[in-house]
Amino acid sequence: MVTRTRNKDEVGYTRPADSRRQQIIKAATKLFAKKGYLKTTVREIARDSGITVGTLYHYFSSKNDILSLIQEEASAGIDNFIQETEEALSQLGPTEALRLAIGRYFSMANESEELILFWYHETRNLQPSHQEQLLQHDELLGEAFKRILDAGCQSGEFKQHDTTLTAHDIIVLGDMWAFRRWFLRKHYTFAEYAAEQTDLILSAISNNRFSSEKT
Amino acid sequence: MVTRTRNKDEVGYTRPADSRRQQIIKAATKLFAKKGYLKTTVREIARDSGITVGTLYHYFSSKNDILSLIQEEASAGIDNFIQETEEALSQLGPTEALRLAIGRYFSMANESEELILFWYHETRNLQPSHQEQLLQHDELLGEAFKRILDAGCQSGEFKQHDTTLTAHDIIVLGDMWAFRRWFLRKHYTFAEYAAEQTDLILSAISNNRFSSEKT
Amino acid sequence: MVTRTRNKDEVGYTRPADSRRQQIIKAATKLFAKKGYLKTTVREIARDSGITVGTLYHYFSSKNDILSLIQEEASAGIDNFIQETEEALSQLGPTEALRLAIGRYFSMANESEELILFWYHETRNLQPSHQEQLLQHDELLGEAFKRILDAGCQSGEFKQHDTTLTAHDIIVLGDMWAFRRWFLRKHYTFAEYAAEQTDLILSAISNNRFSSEKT
Amino acid sequence: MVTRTRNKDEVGYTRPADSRRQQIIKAATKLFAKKGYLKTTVREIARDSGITVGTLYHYFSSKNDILSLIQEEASAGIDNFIQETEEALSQLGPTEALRLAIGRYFSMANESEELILFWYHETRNLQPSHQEQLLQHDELLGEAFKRILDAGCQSGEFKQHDTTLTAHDIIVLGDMWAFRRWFLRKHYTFAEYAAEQTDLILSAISNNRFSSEKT
DNA sequence: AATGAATGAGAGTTCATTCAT
DNA sequence: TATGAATGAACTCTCATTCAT
Repeated sequence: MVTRTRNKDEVGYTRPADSRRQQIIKAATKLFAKKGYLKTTVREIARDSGITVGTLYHYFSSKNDILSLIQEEASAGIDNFIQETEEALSQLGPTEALRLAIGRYFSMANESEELILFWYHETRNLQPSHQEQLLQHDELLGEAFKRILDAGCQSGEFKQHDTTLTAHDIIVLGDMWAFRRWFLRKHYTFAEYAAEQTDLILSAISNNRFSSEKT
Repeated sequence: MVTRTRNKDEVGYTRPADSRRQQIIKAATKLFAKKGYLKTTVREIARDSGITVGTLYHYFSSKNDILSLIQEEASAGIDNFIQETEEALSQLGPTEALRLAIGRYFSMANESEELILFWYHETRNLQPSHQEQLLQHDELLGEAFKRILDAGCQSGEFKQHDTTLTAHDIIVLGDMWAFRRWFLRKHYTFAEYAAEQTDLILSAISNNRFSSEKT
Repeated sequence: MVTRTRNKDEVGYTRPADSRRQQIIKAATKLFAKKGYLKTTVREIARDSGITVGTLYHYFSSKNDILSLIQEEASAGIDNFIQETEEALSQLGPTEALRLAIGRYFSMANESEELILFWYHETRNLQPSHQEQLLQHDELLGEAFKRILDAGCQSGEFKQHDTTLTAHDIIVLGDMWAFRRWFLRKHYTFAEYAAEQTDLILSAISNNRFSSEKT
Repeated sequence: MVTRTRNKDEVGYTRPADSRRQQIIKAATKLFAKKGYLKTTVREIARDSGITVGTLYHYFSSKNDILSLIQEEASAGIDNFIQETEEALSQLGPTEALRLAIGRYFSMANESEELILFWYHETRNLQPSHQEQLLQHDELLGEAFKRILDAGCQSGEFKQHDTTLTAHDIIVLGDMWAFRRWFLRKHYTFAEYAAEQTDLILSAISNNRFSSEKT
């Protein structure tokens, strides 16, 4: 087999350092989600990453640094989510847009359960500046939902209500799938859960006159 | 104010040992809520309780023991809440009963914010048996809300829907006041928050035909 | 029933303080023998004595003080043993005297196993002055055996040999019943053990010519 | 003297980790023998090993672990002793074999006084499984002596007697050099002690008829 | 005499971080 | 780059002793 070193400018190239970092981040995220940041030792992260402690410290300057990077990726993930979602929404009416946005967010919560739990458990252990950053991105997410809701209010599909609050409710009900899994998975599949909650949310904000007129 | 030493048989007498334990519990709860269980040292708990480490260990056999007791009090608090609430509900119709129950639970979340945060952050650090106990009491709470919702469904005031899920949604939206305070308090007083959420919940589950007929 | 306070000078009178001390000593000796001096806590001694820690400190000034008293009683016990034994020996020939002395010492070792173990395990924890005292009494015991052996050598019943060493051998073989009990009790009753060892010792030092002449 | 770094494959190479462990074991054995296991602190062991506490815990998982390793080495030492001694004995008659075996065991007791004291003082602090192991090896040692004694009984050089007991007596008289050194060294050199005890033992078990015939 | 809550020094142990190889 | 032995501060917990009641 011929192996050759990819050129840095080639497409698909990832610097070895980056892949190592990803490898560490992945192991750390799993461990932090399972045992918590403080109970996870650097040795464990190194072991699960297939490297030694010394090597780990070539890629991260401290244990907290790993946490910060997870936070940055999570924040970036939220940004991504917002952007991609807004693109997907452009052609839809408010109700369908909201259904889609909720569906997407809930799916993300389902797939990135570890990140949600991380959010709820480890924010405390981040440095204040990183804490704030995370909160800001969460607000951005809220604002994204709010925009959809406001559009619906304006169009008359949704009744007038406090869209800021509803936006955050939606996020929390998505997160709830992760942090109440011990209970929810006894009763629902993810699809059932998402469907039920979506209906409930729409039921709460839909303008009945409008919808009855439509019906 | 006149203070005097109460006689042991008098009503309201608490054994000194119990008051010491309460004093420690109180300091510990505050610290755990603020810094987390693992980052709180036994010395800090002792200092904030106004005693020394050695004394603390007269009243608790380990740091985890303190956590367990907090959990037990929290569980007992939930039980109390359920019982008292159900008593208060006996004469009310479903809608009013639900309004009252939500109002009471949200108030509790507001007042016992520390316990809610404790719940969301420190469950992990409890021994498995205590973890389970806490989850069980949370399920009981869910069932209590479910009973009200089911009554409303039967009476026709609420539309048919998944009451189990709604019950847990209510709880989570109450807890949310505690764990999203960084955001919510920028926009709402507690009263506003409680009112808005209550309306939203009722809006989601109220039977419109019924309510419009009523109007 | 008529109770009256005994006069201090009456026979059989023990001051209450003394009986308390004996009660503590007894519990402590048992605990020290079982768990060792360092692993035994003052609380345990108090509990097993049926009193509280505070009370214990009325009778002993420190934990080590208890140990010292046990040592003093042990030393006194040895003295007693020596004196009583020498009295019992006055009319006997060397061989019979030795048999009797060995029998008595081994019996004491059997009955006061705890003290023997105490000797072997806890001497280290005594204050130097008490350590020395214990060693001195052990030397006295050796000298007592030596006197019997010397008498036998002089009479010709025992062959010439190093009686100092033999004396200590006898003591050690007695103690051995206590400190090797895990093994010995699988094979011997105390009576068997004592008989076998006595024969072996006599066999080692008896003057054969003499004994064969005698036979 | 020329010192050079040995190659890993060379004979006599010891891994650095092993030498560190040995270094710690050596310091710990000395301290345990001098002050006892419980009074010796991990910090002291580290200091006397020329390392810090943290480093010590790289090589041993707990203080008790050090004790266990000492026990294992002691047990292995006994095994070695037995094997080497039996090899050395193959060509000798019972009396000479016994003399040799006693001489070797007493020498070991003299050189490894610390281990003997360890045996008599610290067995209690070993985990039950390690305790048993130590006792078992001690029984093996007893059986080794018993085999020599039995051979002598069969050949007629030794008189019929309880060889199991004598075997353990020999061991105890060897150990005695260690645990009664406070007394014995005032009167004897090791050589004198070994010679006197050997004669005494042989005197106790030799078959006089046989030996007189021989003479 | 009797109590037992209070003390605080010191124990064993952990672990993020460093650095010579 | 990669290693993993070394560090030492900080943790939880213990317990002989004191002393106000």
